[in-house]
Amino acid sequence: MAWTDERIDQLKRLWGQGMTASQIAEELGGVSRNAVIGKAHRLGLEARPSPVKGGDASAAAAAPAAAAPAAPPPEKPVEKPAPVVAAPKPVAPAAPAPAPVAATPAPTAAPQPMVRSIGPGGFQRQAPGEQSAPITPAPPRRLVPAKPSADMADKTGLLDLNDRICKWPLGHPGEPDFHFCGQPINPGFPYCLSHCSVAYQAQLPRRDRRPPPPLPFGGPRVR
DNA sequence: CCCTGATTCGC
DNA sequence: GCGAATCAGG
Repeated sequence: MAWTDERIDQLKRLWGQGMTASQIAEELGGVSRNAVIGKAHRLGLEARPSPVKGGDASAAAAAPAAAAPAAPPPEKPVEKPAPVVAAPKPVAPAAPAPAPVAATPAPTAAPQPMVRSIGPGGFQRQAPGEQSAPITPAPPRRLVPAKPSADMADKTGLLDLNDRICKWPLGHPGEPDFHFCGQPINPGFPYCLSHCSVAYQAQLPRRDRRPPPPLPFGGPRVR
């Protein structure tokens, strides 16, 4: 396999994104991990957190000693700043927003799942209409009785749920005032009309959707 | 063992 | 210039 301009460009981009040499080699195909590393060095793409890079002299001592024994190099000029920036490996977000509790299974008309696409490297592209900030999970809280006080008497608790009232949770489980919406449901859905509008978002016409942002790796490859 | 990147050196 | 072999750390 030859290093065409395209492949070199791809190597540069993937290397810059923090892909490991093995991953890049697999993406490119036809080359080994060593080939990728060798090429990256020849291109001057170095400066990646290396396990061996640690100031241990043994690694650097063995080879150079045999390679240039009679030529003690004078003091090197100032080394380059040596950016120790550890390129974060792309990782999929781990905490999906907690779905509202449905104590009774939704009767019919299950909402269609949001369609996502996965880019190379495991990036999970955000779908339109999914742009809201992630909900931070509530910290562990002390458990309290369902209706300990009078001001909870008129709230819809877990035991009050049935298949005719809205099961949209308000607050966080375990909190003293945690309860459910309790409004009459939008027929066919587990939530009332207003909470249905929050839970289910209509697909926008294709022409109205915001195009996905340009991807740093140049987009999906066709293979 | 697996993985990683760095380096060397014959081609 | 290329990359397999090798080294060394996690």
